[in-house]
Amino acid sequence: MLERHHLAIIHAVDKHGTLTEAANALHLTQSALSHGIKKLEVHLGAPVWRKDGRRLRLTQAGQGLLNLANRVLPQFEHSEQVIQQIAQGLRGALRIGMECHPCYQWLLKVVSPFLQQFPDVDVDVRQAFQFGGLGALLGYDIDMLITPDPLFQKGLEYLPVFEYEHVLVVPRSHFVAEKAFVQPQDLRHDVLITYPVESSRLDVFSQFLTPAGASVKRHRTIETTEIMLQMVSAGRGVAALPKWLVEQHQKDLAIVPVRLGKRGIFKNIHLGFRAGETRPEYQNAFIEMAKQTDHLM
Amino acid sequence: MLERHHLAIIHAVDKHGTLTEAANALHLTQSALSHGIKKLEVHLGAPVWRKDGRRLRLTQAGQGLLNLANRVLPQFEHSEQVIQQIAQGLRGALRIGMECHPCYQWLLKVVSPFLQQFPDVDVDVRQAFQFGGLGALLGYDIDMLITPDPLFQKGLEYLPVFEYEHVLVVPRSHFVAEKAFVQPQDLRHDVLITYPVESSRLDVFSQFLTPAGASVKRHRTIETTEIMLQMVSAGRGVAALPKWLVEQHQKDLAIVPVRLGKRGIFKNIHLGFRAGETRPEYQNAFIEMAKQTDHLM
DNA sequence: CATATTACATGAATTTTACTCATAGGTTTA
DNA sequence: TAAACCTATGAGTAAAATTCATGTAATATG
Repeated sequence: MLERHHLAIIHAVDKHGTLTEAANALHLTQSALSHGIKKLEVHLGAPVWRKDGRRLRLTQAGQGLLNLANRVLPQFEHSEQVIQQIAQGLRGALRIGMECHPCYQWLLKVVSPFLQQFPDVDVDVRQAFQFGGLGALLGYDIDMLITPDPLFQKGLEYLPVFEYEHVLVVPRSHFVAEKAFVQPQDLRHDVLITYPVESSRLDVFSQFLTPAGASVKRHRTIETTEIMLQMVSAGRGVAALPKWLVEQHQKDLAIVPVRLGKRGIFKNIHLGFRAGETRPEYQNAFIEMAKQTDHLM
Repeated sequence: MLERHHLAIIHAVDKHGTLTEAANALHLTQSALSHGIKKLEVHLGAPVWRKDGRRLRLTQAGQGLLNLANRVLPQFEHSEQVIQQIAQGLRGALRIGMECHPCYQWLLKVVSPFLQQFPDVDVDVRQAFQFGGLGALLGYDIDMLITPDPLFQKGLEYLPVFEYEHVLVVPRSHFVAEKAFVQPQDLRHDVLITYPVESSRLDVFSQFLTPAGASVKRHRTIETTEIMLQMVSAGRGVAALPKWLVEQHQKDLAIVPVRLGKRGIFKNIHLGFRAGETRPEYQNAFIEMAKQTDHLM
């Protein structure tokens, strides 16, 4: 079969003028190239060169092969380079799954320096999964899962990277704004605003209201963090969010963070991976950068 | 080195789904493909596939290779096909050199059916040569020389394909128009029109006037056959041309062909080639078609 | 739920191929 | 006319590709 190797020979002879020099360039003997092309000629049924004095001149068939070589060899080389980069972890795609809405704000702070350091790595963030975050991870739809609630399971491993307090956000005028912490019963006359996910996945319910048998006046959902805070600031309800997120908006909005219960609710953002896999270098770098975001918040 | 063969494997596995089926399609064993790709993976430093159940799924590197395969394999196949056609003489270029002006009219009659029969063969006609027609032939600038005066030489071979009489063309009013043949002295008061080449290459001089020590009133040159005949028709001179060419224009112009000398001058168009070369099929076909043009003239 | 089936991996043996060495036969240059 | 080059080629050898036999794991089957 006509191989890349044959094209490399034809290209080298065209470039260096003689078989002998081409052989040197390819770290082979003149004989090797001569035998190699002879075999190709038998296979093709057409000569590649004709002797002109002591040089070789391409025949029509040979010219065709040289054209092919010029088109195709650079593509081989480029692909090999790209794969080398993939192998070294300098290039690739980092597909990140998110299971926590407010984590998005945190993720942005990790991603932007990461993209600068690894210009050839694509970051792809996904939020909706057919079989849940774990399924996506195990099914190779994503390579990394960002979640505050690690669900330990065979084949997965987690790494905590960022600890924060989950607090209630209230308008500055709210009666709990001055208190050291809020109690479940305090919210009985409030509208609670959350992201649109099942209540079981919301810590305000699972760790605060439900255990105390308390409830709110009304529960409504909003997609985006910014609107949610605007609503709270306007006195239209209260919400539960990471403390650092609230603090970032306190100078612009009339909002106050209040501890949830006497002891507060503390969470940890975890990164989840498939266990026992050799991770590309850039993925390790991402993890390192993620660990260091504490200082930024 | 990453070879076409590797890409063929990756492509076949993508197409057939499993290594085993790909192996069948490639007429190899499953083991051969497995070993082959394993070696490639070591070379690249990156895995091509990852096992998912008992199937193989491409890694990022593998996906890159598949993309390369999809781009590059069709090019290999196309080039191999084209070269096969070149080998079979169905495709190529026929570079024809011309050493005789009126032959062009004859050549057109051969070329047009030839082009129909060999749509993938390019015909390239050249008329001016740095080192003469023979030099062009031996130097591979042309593959075939059309000449009425074969100059036999080592390394060349000729084939006569078309015989014709070289005649004098005179206006219908000329006094020799009625005669059976013209004699050298008859042209003493005439203007002789020829193509612009050395007189030694013109048969009217070398075979008619010069041997008899005769000459014409004036000698002028014209490039194209049609204008030459118009001039003769208008009584502005006489010319020497193939008889069949004159006959083709007799119904439109007031011209008459007259034999040159009692015995006439008979010529033969020859095709010249480099000797001892295996000629492509289409070139042999061209020769056959050239031989059959007698009947068309 | 055990069993048959299907699919890939792997080590060893073998066949095939690629490569080198030595040398011959041309061509060009001094 | 020799010296310097260049390619072609036959024979021997090193290397690679391929097969065979077998292992292991996942999936389908009855």
